Amino acid sequence: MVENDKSTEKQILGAAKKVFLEKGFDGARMQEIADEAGINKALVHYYFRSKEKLFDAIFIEVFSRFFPKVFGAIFSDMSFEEKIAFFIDNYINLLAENSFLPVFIIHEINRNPDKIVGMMKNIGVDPKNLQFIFADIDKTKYKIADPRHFMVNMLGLCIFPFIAKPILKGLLFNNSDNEYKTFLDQRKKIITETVINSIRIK
Amino acid sequence: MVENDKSTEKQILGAAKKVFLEKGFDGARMQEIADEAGINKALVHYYFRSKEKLFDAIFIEVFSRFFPKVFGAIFSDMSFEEKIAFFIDNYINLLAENSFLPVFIIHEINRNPDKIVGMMKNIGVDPKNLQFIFADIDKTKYKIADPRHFMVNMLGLCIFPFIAKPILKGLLFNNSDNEYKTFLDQRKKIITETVINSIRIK
DNA sequence: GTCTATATGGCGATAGAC
DNA sequence: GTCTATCGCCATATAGAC
Repeated sequence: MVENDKSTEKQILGAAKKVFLEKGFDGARMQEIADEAGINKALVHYYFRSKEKLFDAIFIEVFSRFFPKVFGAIFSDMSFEEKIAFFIDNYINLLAENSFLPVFIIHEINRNPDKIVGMMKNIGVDPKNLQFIFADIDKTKYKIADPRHFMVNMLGLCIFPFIAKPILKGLLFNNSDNEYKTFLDQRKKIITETVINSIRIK
Repeated sequence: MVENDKSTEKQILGAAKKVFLEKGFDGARMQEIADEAGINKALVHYYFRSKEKLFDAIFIEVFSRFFPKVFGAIFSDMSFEEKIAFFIDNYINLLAENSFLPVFIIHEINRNPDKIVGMMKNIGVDPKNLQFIFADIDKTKYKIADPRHFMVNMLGLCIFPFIAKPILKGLLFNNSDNEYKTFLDQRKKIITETVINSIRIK
């Protein structure tokens, strides 16, 4: 059954993604992936030969999703302020729906730093594209001394509340998911204002 | 030899800290810890019974170091602006000297969220103390709508460049440690300005 | 392609000599 | 307290029947 082949392979990929995201490479078990996919452990090896190869197969996909897809917005006809607000809003939504994403990526890129550079270039990430974000900026209102700091600021402000989630929830919100969610929503506006403010000419 | 007892235990703790910080709990090996300590694997179990117990022994110490020690500065006679600048400067220095700290903490608190809350309270972390940072603030110049966002902003801006280090180095700095170091130094001023700016009344 | 059974190796932990 | 030797388990990976 050829259709079943594809279906099985995709089911393994889906299961592997879930388990790897939650447990990381070291914590993940091939048995758990097989169970999650509803098949036998040997079949996972039949399709992907090794844990490492299975991991690589999903890492690229997951990584490219984590690495901000601003580039769609960059070439749109939005104003600079709109682009920033659009990115922050969408990115926080994406992370909220994939809450394991940030911790997973951070742990794995630090566990195996060598893998990344080539992977990033394959995906088409190029810091030169940063310039386009600021192409149509109003230079009488804003001055960007260093676009790299601007980007790191924006990403840090977006991502940090997700990687510190257990601390924030336990310390500030009495483990309430609702309060945490509200906090994230508030941040969209706060981050936008903060980064825009940081480059505004006084 | 009683003195040798202490020395051995401390050597194990030092080795365990190094290995756990680099590899995380799942990635760490008791054999590697023993090698690093220059002793036998059985001796590690003799002192700490299990990997889990050894991990717990160092986690508290490492965690309490990661969680910002603002509290010394809070009750000093510095001005609000000086307190913020002081904290950011010292915290970035601390992280620069312990580069594995952020990724390790983030991974472990997400791997085992239940452990944290009690641990934080034991250390004496209390969000109510946040108020003291802003106690002597000049209310004609600044308005802090929500101290929690202020703190998350400041911590996120400080910590993010460390957890994203491999990406930043590979993507922006051609893997140059010097350029990365310079970037971190620049950030001290930038972060201070950004967070102060974000609460300034226009 | 999918399964059961098993090989192979590594790891945490313990026993026991010194 | 410190070591060598080993147990017992679990995880990755493969062999081989269907």
